[in-house]
Amino acid sequence: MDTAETVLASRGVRPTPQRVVITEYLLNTKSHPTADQVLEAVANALPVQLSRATVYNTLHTLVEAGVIQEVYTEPGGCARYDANTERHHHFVDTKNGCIYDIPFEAVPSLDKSLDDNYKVSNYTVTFFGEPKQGQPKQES
Amino acid sequence: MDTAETVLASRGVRPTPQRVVITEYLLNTKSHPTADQVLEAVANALPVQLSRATVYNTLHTLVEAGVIQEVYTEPGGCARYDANTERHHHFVDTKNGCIYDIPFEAVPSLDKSLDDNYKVSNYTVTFFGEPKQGQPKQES
DNA sequence: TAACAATCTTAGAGTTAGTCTAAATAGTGT
DNA sequence: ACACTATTTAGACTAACTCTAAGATTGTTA
Repeated sequence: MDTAETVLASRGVRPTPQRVVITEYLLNTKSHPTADQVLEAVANALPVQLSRATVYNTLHTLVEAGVIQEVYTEPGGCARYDANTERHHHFVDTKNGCIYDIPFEAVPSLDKSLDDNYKVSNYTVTFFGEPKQGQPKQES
Repeated sequence: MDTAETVLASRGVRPTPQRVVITEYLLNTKSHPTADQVLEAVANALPVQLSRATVYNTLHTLVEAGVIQEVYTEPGGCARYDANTERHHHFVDTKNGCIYDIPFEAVPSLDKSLDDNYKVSNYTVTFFGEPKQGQPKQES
């Protein structure tokens, strides 16, 4: 079991107290928190004030180091952060706006479909519609 | 050839001068302008001041009436508006942010790929990468 | 281990892309 | 013409960041 310190050190990120608590929080939640949610959740785990700027700095550092992923679910919405760094697509429930993660493998590969004219390095698919019965409830 | 007035009238949207010039601009560009670009492009085609609020009101009205589409290309980026309301996908040039329309048929159908768990009514694919040689230059 | 440079954090100001509000104006039906 | 609704406007407001300048902390070198 990797501690936040270990993870940070192994990626060459100096494990300051602020970075450690933020990383710990992200490694231990399955939700996709916003920057503000991270700030709120983590603020009183530190003996000092935690600044908004530090939260953003740290999140960007962690993204660059590959520890977390920045995810946009709602179009036009704010960034969410996810310690699960696997590629995935999204399904938007048009009735209520809920968003479900779709595993990357659930969708046939489109890597080659524009080969004639474009060099594709990445792509994302957003589906719209309604879940059928029995979909697992998932935090957005 | 449909004029902006005709299009608006046929969708039950009262063709005010502000709406007409905005619609004209969008029907005649292949670019995917932001709200601010619409404002800048259209402002001096009117004898009166054009307010930012009116631009947003009009864009929302046009989206609801099905005259244009709201498109989000860059994750976390701002809304862009597209008078091409045919189903299509987008390719984002990661070097310069230019956006190209990808015909719907250029991508294999994904309508059935989530059939087990979801009723999919629509989907869009956004590709990221670089165009190969000889792509037609297109405004972003 | 003292000096100093580099890195990190902070509060708060600034920016962007909108949304909201209240008042003025324009258009519609009778 | 009169009441009523729809539309537009300027500008205040908001959310989600981003930037800045100063101070704190840490690491490095002598």
